[in-house]
Amino acid sequence: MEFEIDFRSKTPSYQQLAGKIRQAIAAGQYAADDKLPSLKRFTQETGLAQGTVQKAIKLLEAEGLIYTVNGRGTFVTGPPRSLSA
Amino acid sequence: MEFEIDFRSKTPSYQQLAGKIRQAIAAGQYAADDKLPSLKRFTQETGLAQGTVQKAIKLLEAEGLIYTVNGRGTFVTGPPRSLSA
DNA sequence: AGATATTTGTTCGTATGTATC
DNA sequence: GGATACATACGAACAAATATC
Repeated sequence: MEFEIDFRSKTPSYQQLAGKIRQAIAAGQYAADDKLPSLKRFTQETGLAQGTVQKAIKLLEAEGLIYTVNGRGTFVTGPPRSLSA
Repeated sequence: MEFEIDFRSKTPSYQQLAGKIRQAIAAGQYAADDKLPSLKRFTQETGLAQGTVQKAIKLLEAEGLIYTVNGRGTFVTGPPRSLSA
């Protein structure tokens, strides 16, 4: 029930999901460079369509919280590395 | 033919469209706070689905180049106002 | 090398909701 | 109320990149 969506809420599903993922990361459930569940697993656990899950992911990616790699998965952004040099 | 899409290109349609719009703005075809064509008009002129057009729009919005208002339309972002004070 | 599976990326068509005109 | 315009969401299909066998 980790990422459950309230379909009767007026808050859009993708925002709800983004919030839950944000919380999970903030709670230390996923560390830097840890892999998040796949889109498919999110669709299964939430009942949302892939496009909707992806929208949540892209939102967090825009925030710089996570990053995605085609063919590999979605990962938590690590703390800023010391700038080159 | 203003915003024509090359469907044989390897560049995704939404990126192509975003590029064309970016150019049109850079070319001074739309001034600050000018209204861009509606999603519907873009779908008609390009042959793309609404979701794809919207993806292009959201990309430019993320860049800060344009902004959208539900029920009104999409507009060109003006030059930065002097910071409050 | 090749086949297969997994995972994210792109795109369509459609429907409905919300806001504005 | 009606028309217009952007927002959310579904289901489906296929492409592209990666991983595994």
